[in-house]
Amino acid sequence: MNSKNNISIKDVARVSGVSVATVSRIINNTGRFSKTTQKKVLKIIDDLGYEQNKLAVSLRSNKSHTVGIMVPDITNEFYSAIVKKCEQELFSEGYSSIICNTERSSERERAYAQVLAEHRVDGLITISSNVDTEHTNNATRLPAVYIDRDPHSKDEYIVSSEHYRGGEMATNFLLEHHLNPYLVMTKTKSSSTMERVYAFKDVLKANQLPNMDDRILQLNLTSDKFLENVPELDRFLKKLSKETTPAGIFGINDNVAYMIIRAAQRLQIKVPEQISVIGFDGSSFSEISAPKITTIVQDTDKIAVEACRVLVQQMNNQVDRKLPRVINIPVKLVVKESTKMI
Amino acid sequence: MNSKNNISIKDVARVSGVSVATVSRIINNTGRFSKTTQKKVLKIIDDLGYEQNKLAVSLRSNKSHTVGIMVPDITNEFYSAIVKKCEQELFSEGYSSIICNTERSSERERAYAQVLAEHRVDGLITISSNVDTEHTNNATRLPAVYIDRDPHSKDEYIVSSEHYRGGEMATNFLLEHHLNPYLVMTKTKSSSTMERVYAFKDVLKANQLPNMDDRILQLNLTSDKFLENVPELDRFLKKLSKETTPAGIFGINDNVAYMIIRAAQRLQIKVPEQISVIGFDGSSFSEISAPKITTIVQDTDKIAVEACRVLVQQMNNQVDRKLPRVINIPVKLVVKESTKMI
DNA sequence: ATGAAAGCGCTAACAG
DNA sequence: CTGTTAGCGCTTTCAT
Repeated sequence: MNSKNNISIKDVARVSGVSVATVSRIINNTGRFSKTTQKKVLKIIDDLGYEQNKLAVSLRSNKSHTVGIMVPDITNEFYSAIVKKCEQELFSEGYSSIICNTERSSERERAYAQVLAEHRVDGLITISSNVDTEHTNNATRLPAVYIDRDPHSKDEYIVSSEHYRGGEMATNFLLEHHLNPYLVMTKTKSSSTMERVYAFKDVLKANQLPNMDDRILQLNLTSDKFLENVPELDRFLKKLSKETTPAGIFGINDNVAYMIIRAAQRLQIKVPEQISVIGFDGSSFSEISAPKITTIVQDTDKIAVEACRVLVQQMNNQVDRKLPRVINIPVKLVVKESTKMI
Repeated sequence: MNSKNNISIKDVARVSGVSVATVSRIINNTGRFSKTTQKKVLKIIDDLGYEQNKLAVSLRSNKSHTVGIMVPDITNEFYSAIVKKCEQELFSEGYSSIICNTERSSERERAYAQVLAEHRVDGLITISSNVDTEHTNNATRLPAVYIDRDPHSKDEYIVSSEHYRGGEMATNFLLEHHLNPYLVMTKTKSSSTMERVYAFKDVLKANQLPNMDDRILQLNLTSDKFLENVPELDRFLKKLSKETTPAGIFGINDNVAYMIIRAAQRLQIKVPEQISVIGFDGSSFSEISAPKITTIVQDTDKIAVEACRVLVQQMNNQVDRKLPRVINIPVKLVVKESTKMI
């Protein structure tokens, strides 16, 4: 791996006794050279250890073969799974990824956008950001795709899980198993979370369940603080454990579901015997927990693959006319051990 | 964020009525222009929305302001924490990071090395790889730093946690609390793991503890399979739970420690009342687990910061003469709930 | 089938 | 203080 390799196409040409044009054609296999010279030049390239300077190629061709990936927090397993798959997909298409960890700061996001622009990235994947980019998108529009974003304008490409559908599935699952449905959530404004909540409410309404307001507990903390003990949750669980119809709690995500299970165990409430819990995401918590958590899993691989497909199409200027602006990725109910199967 | 911005320094020069050289000097603030023209040009730059083409700058200056980060698996929280911090540090030094997820495949690693070389990265951070790069390092050596790597040659820069020291700390902790020391590990060849094992053995020897071989259980699985039930481990735990001196088990990493605790709970063995467990890493498992796991935590931030410092020095050709080739980052014992404090 | 030469956007002598 | 110009490494007409 010797970079800063100072030998250029010129050197190859000189040593081979041909012109740079010929060498270039051979490197890019763009035809119009003889087998003989090809073989000769290829050998020289190998001998000299020549490595094409992509910077020059990019400058000349106005294509950097580089894409930017904006991610709120690469330390979050959901995001890192998506980033990983995107990076793989893009690499196999010949693109390198510059990953930008924004820490959910729109300031950092803007700084990164500037750098990516300067590096002349060919495209951009933005995960879970709601920074409005409209105003800056004055001139040529950069091929872009958003993952898990509120639709801001009609012509953004968005790939996202079916959060609403997942919310329905979770709630219906509880009902089908004769569990009295409740929902526990944390503080959030994210649309993906809210969709799940709306679905929960809609299903309850459709089934004419009473006391809607008592069925939703919103904790005054964010999802990453899920290891704390919350008296509010304890009271809630104690109350539910005394009901005649066994309760089924929809934890708005697996962190919350895990939190509920932990709290229940601390309170000597048996899961799923006394209380059932269903989560959302399919994160490692659903596996790590004892009992393992029944959950709605998001297909991070599919999300990544679709996002890359949409992006690559744009970068190649070959967007299918009927390619939808918003692509929804199905979610899947995976039954594990935290729900009582009545 | 309009990339593929077609307006160049030439356009700015033309509109401003000055030469490109002047514009360049102003952009780079390299002096020799008047306040008046500066103000004028800066305004035009802003009006036109000019964005410097780093590709051209890189080509011209033979410096890409880009570094490559090779990581085995960005999905692993230990690695992602390091990558995140590296990326932040490098960004603040003006470098963009191309992150390469190698999946521990030396083939992929080689492919990435090729791409990074072509992109003329200025430096390379390689995490936990043991691919030998000697033979390829024929010509100019690329500034590089390795994180958690066996020393291959004397002139590689390596940053790594004090695994041996951590192993000593864990073992001594068990002894100090009058716990009968045992160690459980998985299949591995990694040097960082082995250092911990050597430390365990050395401390036992120094304390003349008998039955060394019975004290180490090596499970026939890798650390990521830690959710499986292993009969071997169950037998081991049952035996230990019957000893007169309470056992203290050193789980070679937090995954294993978590696995031990789960198995113990399944077998109705109380942790830490009957058996104590100490882990290594300071991963989220140590927090998530109930009881929380006493563990030796690695300082991922410090590792990243030091690695970047070493790399940036190399890239600036200002390596301190007394900068050591191998930098060891201290680890810390954090006592939580999985160890009995006798 | 091959070569000469222009030019991508920029920086850095050098000249004034 | 400012302009002219060569050239970084490469691709791509246009000749031949």
